[in-house]
Amino acid sequence: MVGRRNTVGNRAQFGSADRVGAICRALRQAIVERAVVPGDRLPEDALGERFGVSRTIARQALGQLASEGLVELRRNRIAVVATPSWEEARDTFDIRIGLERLVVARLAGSIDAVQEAALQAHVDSEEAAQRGGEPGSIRLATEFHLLLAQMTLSPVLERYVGELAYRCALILSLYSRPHSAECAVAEHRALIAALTAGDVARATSLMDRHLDAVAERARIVAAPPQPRDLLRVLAPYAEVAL
Amino acid sequence: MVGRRNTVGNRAQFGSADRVGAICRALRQAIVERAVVPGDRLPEDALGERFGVSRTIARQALGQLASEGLVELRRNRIAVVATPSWEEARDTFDIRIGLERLVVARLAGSIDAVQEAALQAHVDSEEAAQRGGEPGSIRLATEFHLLLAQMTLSPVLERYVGELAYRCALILSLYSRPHSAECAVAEHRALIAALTAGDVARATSLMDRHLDAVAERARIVAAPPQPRDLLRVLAPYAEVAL
DNA sequence: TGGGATTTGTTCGTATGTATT
DNA sequence: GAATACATACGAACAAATCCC
Repeated sequence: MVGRRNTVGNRAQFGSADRVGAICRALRQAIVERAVVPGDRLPEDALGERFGVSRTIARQALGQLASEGLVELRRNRIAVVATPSWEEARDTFDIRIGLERLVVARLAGSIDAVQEAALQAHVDSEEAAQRGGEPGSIRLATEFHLLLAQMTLSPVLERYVGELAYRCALILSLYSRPHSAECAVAEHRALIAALTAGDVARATSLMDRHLDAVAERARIVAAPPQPRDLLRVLAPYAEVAL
Repeated sequence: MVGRRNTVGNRAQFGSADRVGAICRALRQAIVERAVVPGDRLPEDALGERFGVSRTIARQALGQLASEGLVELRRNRIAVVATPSWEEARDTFDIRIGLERLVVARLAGSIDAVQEAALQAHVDSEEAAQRGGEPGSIRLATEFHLLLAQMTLSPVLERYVGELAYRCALILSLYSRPHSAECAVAEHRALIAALTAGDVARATSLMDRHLDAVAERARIVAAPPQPRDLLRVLAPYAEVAL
């Protein structure tokens, strides 16, 4: 899925054939399917062994994922799946909405029959996955947005929307309850309809509401979900302790 | 300038204290000031020697810059300063305009006195630099947009606008003539005025026109400036040769 | 065309810093 | 609180690819 090509953002990056890219894709998928969750440790050794590569390669993959905001790399410490703060989460969603508006603006009215078929087929598989299980369901819902971004033929937009979409999936796995598994199917279909009809205003509004709904799931379920920052938690007691 | 903090996009990345980041900043500046131009070679050894670091560190810096689209990394080949194609150049400018609209939308009407002073001071130094020389002038013009992005307090927006702004500077050094040195001062001042007045529509329109003007310099001066792709150039003769 | 010099790709050992008993 | 186990940071060295004469 999401076939690659080599433009600005793909990051064939270092050399390493494509082992680095393969590991990145695998980890992205593991994150979006919640096989690993924020805070999980990703030691270079373990990764290397699991994927049959040396630490060097694993390290490069971690570096790349860190640059995408999916992994946190603290000096001399084991890498962990990122745990975005509440503010970062909101920021990510906000900017994502802004960028997806650009996608919609570019796509409305310029979707041909073949593209529409591809989109419908993708939503079909979302629907199937939603019946079946859940892990794949979230991934497919995310990739629907990637598919739209690819159709803009703007490598820059594709890269940024991709980064943000994955990061949003990560955020949902942090701030929303088990299965908010994207009842997005209907919303995706409506969006496709508006896009093929060339109704920019309607498509934009649908996309806005769709993403707001997704964000809302996180926002409502878990308010500021326990940052557990002792310094902050204990601040009110500081005066008393004096 | 452009003081750092550690949020999603900064890429403290691997460990390496901040030597990697320092090299990246230096190279970005060299690129924006046209000390190095598209196509220039950046061998790992030479970089390492120049900055007093080992190849490992230089390599990480190159990887990071590649991810920002400023450097091209081809397998087993010396890294070079990126040479974006004409299509990539247009794409970069287009998306940049979209993102800077988001910046303007967030900033209009929420600029306080201190921020306005900072912006004016920055344009002052642009003005001074424009009189003096040119290299610094382009850098300052670019950093004006970074300053605006920072004021949105959106790390994501700051990162993406930064990437695109530097990439646009690179593009101008590729596709425009020697000194298009941004007569941007007046336009920047007008933008500040509209922002502090809280006139979103006017600020947006000014930003659009400003960036269009910048892009136009490249577009007019050098049409498709000789990609010199032999395969393509010779295509019409293929039939004849049979 | 060939071969030597250059440059990258990768591994691995050592040093240093972090977690844990 | 110290010592041990463990993980990362960095660089030296080797192999393979590329460049250039």
